[in-house]
Amino acid sequence: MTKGMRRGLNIEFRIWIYKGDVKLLGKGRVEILERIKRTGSILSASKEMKMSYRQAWQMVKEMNERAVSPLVEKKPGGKNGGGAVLTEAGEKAIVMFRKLEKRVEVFIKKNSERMEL
Amino acid sequence: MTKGMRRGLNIEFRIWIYKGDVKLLGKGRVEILERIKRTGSILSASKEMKMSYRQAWQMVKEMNERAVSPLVEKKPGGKNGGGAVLTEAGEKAIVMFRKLEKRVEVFIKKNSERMEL
DNA sequence: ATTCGTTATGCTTTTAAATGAATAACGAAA
DNA sequence: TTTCGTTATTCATTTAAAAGCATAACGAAT
Repeated sequence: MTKGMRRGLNIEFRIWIYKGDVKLLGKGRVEILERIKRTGSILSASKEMKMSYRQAWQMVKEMNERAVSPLVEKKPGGKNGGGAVLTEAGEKAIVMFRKLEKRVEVFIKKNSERMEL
Repeated sequence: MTKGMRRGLNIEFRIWIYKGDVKLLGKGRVEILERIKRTGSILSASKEMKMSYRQAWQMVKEMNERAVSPLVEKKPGGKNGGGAVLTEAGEKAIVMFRKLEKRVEVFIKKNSERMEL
């Protein structure tokens, strides 16, 4: 929203990945995945995003339930309180989403130049 | 959400047209425009969409304020209670939005085949 | 066995958005 | 000048989502 803004119109967009008619992934959830990957815990991820742990945890739970195989491996207990790490499926999910998102961004940019209202 | 659904993943998306950092148009607002065009009034449009007249009216007001020139011409009073009609800018807005939306849809479809998780 | 930071979960509270209801203003047509 | 269905606007209510809070469960390391 702040970068590459010139006069005239600009397009924002969002994509969601569905499986049948249940939502698997969106921007917010992918961001959670990315932060879990980097920080090693749902709690840290949620704090970074200023999102309640409650919700982040719920989202992870949902993602895991809905995907064919879990995206996040959660570890309660343990030395420093366990934590959470991405599964291979989780890693793939991020890549897939970001790749498509980037492509769409470029496409839209290309197709919305010299638009005016 | 109900058409063309096969197994595997499918992508949903939404686009918004911004002018600087204020939102001008989204799917919902375009739909209002289309229904105003067809029915001739904000009230009818809102009823069709099961949306409160309050909100539909507010959205039209906002669109008109934010666009360079108004998208809807509103007519209080008059024989059968006036009504509302699209301006030329309003007509153009619909076309522009739907055209881009369609292109993006096709693009995404093409770029999300054989995606899996 | 104790510790410690995380996951896990229920319950209440806040917040934001949409709705609903009520009423005034409008103005062309009859 | 009366009528009628719309636009215009205020205010209270409902609703849904997110946040906040409190507490249990967990389990590797010490």
